[in-house]
Amino acid sequence: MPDEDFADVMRALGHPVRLSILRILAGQSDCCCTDVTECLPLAQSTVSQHIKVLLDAGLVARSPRGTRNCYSLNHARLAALNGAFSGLFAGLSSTPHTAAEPA
Amino acid sequence: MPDEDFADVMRALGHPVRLSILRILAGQSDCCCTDVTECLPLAQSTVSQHIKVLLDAGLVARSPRGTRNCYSLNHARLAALNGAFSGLFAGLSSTPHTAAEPA
DNA sequence: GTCTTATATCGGTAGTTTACGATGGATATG
DNA sequence: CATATCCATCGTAAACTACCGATATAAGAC
Repeated sequence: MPDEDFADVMRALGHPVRLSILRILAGQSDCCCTDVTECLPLAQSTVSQHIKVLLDAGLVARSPRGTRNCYSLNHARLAALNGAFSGLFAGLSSTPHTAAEPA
Repeated sequence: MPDEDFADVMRALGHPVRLSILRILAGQSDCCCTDVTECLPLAQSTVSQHIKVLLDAGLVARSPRGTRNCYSLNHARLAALNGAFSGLFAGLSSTPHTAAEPA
């Protein structure tokens, strides 16, 4: 994953409300925007915008169902992100070309 | 780690330049602000501000050495973050719809 | 004491984010 | 058709972010 994309996803995760939304979506299966809004002290338009950020980052998926839109976690994307995250840390931890810190 | 703190760290990671700075610090041992600036197409003041963001997030540490400040990765913090990250995904994955909630 | 180097911080500008209420376009239901 | 629900989007204001040049401070060097 390119740094730009990775940074975009990090920024999408960089707001407590969006973390809450992810947990709400993980806990309920057929979850629409109104359902999420009822769990949060925010206006519907604000929640809709937060969901859009998560959509743009690819972290959640939308499936229109009748008059409402159901949202769900994109588990494949989450797994890929977890891998990219581990990869970043691996890159930061190795790179022993400086031969570690000798006292 | 509280959501607020976690979100702060995510936001600190949410800029390509700061990812670059982390990699630069991983690759050089006694690395001061000027060293980092020479690796990037940015003004010294800008780099200093990015480093401050990483400092505030606890991702890097500062050690004054003579007339310069040497920066290094905070590996303990990175490990803790990696744990928090895995924990988040565990929480998101392990609640498909197991109905652990009382109605 | 003076000069140099290193760097944090100030001041400013431009762009982005967050939040809200209001609106309009869907999709049912009566 | 009329009505209600759902929800993305618009318009807006406040707050934040990114970047720069300029500056002030602090530590060494001379």
